[in-house]
Amino acid sequence: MMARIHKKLRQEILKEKIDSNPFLTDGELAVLLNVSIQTLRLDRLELGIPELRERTKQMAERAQDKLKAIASNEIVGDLIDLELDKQGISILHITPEMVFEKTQIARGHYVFSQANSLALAVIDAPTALTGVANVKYKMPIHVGEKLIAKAEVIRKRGNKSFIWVKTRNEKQEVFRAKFIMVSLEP
Amino acid sequence: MMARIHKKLRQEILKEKIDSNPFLTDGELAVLLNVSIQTLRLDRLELGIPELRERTKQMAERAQDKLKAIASNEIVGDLIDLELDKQGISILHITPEMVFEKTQIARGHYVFSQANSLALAVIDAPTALTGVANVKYKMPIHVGEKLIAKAEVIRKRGNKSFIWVKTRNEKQEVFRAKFIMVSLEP
DNA sequence: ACTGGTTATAGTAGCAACTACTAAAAACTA
DNA sequence: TAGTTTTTAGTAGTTGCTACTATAACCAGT
Repeated sequence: MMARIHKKLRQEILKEKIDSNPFLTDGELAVLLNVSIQTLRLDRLELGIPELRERTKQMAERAQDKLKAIASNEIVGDLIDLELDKQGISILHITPEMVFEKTQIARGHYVFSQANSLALAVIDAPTALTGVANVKYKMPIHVGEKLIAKAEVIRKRGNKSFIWVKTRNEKQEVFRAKFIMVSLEP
Repeated sequence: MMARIHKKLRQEILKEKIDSNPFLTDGELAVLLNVSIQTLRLDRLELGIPELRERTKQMAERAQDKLKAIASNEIVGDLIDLELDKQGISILHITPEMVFEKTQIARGHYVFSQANSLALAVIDAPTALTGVANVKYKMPIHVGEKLIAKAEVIRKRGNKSFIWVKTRNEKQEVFRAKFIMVSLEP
């Protein structure tokens, strides 16, 4: 008989295998771990790992949701109030994907994106673009914080709109931006 | 007998149904379309639509790849040259996800993100953050363009770095940014 | 050395969601 | 009315399982 490794260790390896390639059948896994298919299924049962088809389905569903969430980034943040050509408010929740791993501080471009998207949303032009942006980051923003961005249209002149955006977390102002948006319409 | 719709039309509907919910079995689809399961399978065969399990698997695989691509967004754009504390160059390819559907013009925050990420990469500080950014969009950027961003460290003073980023497509300068990056280190 | 408990393997029945195939009924069409 | 297309019925076989029963192997303690 081959040297048999302990159940516990084997189950650890099983977890890793499935993690690195979730598309392996019980049969394939059994060969990899050098056990019978029954043993393998027992292991899977004990670890609460669903069968291949169920795993595949879960992956498909979850990934779809995630992609949908990302695709809905038309406006970064949730628009919760909007008066066209006047003002608008959006909320952005800082998730772990948005921060630097080391410091857990938000990458600047997410905060910018929220403000920029909001600035674009408040002006009532189908073909507007950002022309100029002056931004200031006042405080580091941490994971878990909820950022509330408030945009105000200050002035309109020809095809240009001047917009201020102020972003705060629960406590204070953390970011500030001034945009000049340009409408390209004929 | 129930009013039977034409094969062609039915197959169109079938496509739509599967598109809107790929997790329907042949049995469920047959009921929805009011035909026998054999007919439904014939239709699926003619349309080259794989069975539920195969569809699920394909979705899982593709979505996984897509998510992986998105997760590697640590630096937006590909860093192709870097001299710490001096200069750096990155390239960003404008994909259909990055543009406004209507105009096919790039959303401003992607261009900003490329420049901002690059500015961060060139300064040799593990805990640097964006302090101030002044940016100017000079030309509309279209889908398919390759943006080459070039960052230069202009000055360092205390924990502050002053960085210029100029972004051009194949023909001309399309974007320009001035960043003040702040290092938080003790 | 024997007993008991854990661990591993073998094997059967059954299921879902199919493919692949044959055959016949129904509907439409020239 | 004959011929063709479309639809339905039914059978056999496949994959990747679950659920269950039964037996074998191993390991440890007394």
